[in-house]
Amino acid sequence: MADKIKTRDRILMTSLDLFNEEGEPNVTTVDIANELDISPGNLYYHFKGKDLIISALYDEFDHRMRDVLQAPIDKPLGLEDNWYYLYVVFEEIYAFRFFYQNLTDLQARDKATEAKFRRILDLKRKSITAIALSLRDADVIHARDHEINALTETIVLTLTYWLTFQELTHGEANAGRIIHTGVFQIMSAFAPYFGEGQRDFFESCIEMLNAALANS
Amino acid sequence: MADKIKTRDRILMTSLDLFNEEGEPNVTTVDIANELDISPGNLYYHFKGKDLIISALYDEFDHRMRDVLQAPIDKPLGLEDNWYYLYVVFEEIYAFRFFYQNLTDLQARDKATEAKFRRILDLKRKSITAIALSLRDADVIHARDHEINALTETIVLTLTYWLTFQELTHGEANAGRIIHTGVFQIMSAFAPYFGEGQRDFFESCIEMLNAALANS
DNA sequence: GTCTATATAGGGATAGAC
DNA sequence: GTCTATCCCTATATAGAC
Repeated sequence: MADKIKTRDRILMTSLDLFNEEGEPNVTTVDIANELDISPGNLYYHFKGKDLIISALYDEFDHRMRDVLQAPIDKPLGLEDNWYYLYVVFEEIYAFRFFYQNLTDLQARDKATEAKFRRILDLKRKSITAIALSLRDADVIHARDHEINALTETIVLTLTYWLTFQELTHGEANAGRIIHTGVFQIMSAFAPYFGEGQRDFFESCIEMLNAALANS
Repeated sequence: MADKIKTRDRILMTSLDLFNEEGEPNVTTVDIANELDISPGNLYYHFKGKDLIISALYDEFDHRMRDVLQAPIDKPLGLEDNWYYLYVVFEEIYAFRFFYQNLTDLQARDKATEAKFRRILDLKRKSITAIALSLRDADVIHARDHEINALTETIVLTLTYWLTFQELTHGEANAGRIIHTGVFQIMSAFAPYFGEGQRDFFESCIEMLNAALANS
């Protein structure tokens, strides 16, 4: 009574997999139907078109991502938790990476999605700024406001394009490893703002992350 | 005797314009022919298909970009020239921005282009590293090797995605302004490594750039 | 080199039976 | 809800005359 997944949801799951693996432009509605062993007609019974599948998937992403991004805005995280938090963000992006690989094009096709994604980007900025400010409040980093603004922009750019950029540079690769290097890259952007007295904290964070990677 | 541009070149120029403005996936061979007031058959006489147009355009980009990126590797630039140099790189990217907006997809379609673009990315890394090292040699910045590596990666990411990211965030916008903020963003990544004694130099560079923008 | 006319294929989408 | 059959459109590509 629990293993009966509705066809509608199976379509969404399978589409997501195919989009992520083959790239959205290279996946047709017939491909999706074939992969599911259902007829194209059946697929169109559930979704009136491919773009409706895409926008349903985007809505799911949007909902989950908003939840994640809201967390450090509502309540500061523990100091070390900030780094783990970046993993969570990257993992959400990875789960819907097809979207990030065709951002410009997918947005041009759907104005509603475009507006929603801009809100996500704004939320990313607020979220990262909140983290930076909490690190400053805790005297972990020393940075003026305009430095925090520039840092935030760099980090949002990294969050948005790191995974795509790595696949571009190195081809298909281990997801855990790409995400790990992304977190490391973002930590490196913070690094020059760490006070001398905080170097130890920084080094211990690096060790912690490397240990976590070894267990993955 | 000088104003007779060959049809082949007119096709390339017009295709580039259309791709940049409408996005490559939204431009058909017929669109290109219409814009040129020639027949689709004529177009196919010069290029056996749309992907051959794309790859001819890519080759032109590749050639120009390699020239630009090679410069600071062969011979260090003057200190202030480093910032102007970033404008030049951004302007080359802007001229072929359609390519950067669909990187993942265009690469998946053409393995030859994929390999070439990876070489461009490598060259970008070498070029930026050379600049960072020359700034360090001149005692303008203080950074250890691993810091320079991370900084380089951030800057290459910024060079690659800044224009796309800005259009995503703000929609169509003044090219000069987007490029200017990109250069500024990259300078901000260098900023925390500037020694205290170099703050004045940094500030004067900012002023210089702002003055240059005002005249554009 | 350039045109007109046309062929082909593939993906998106619907009708109607079961 | 699901299937089969089919239609339609659009983009790519070619043939052959001029």
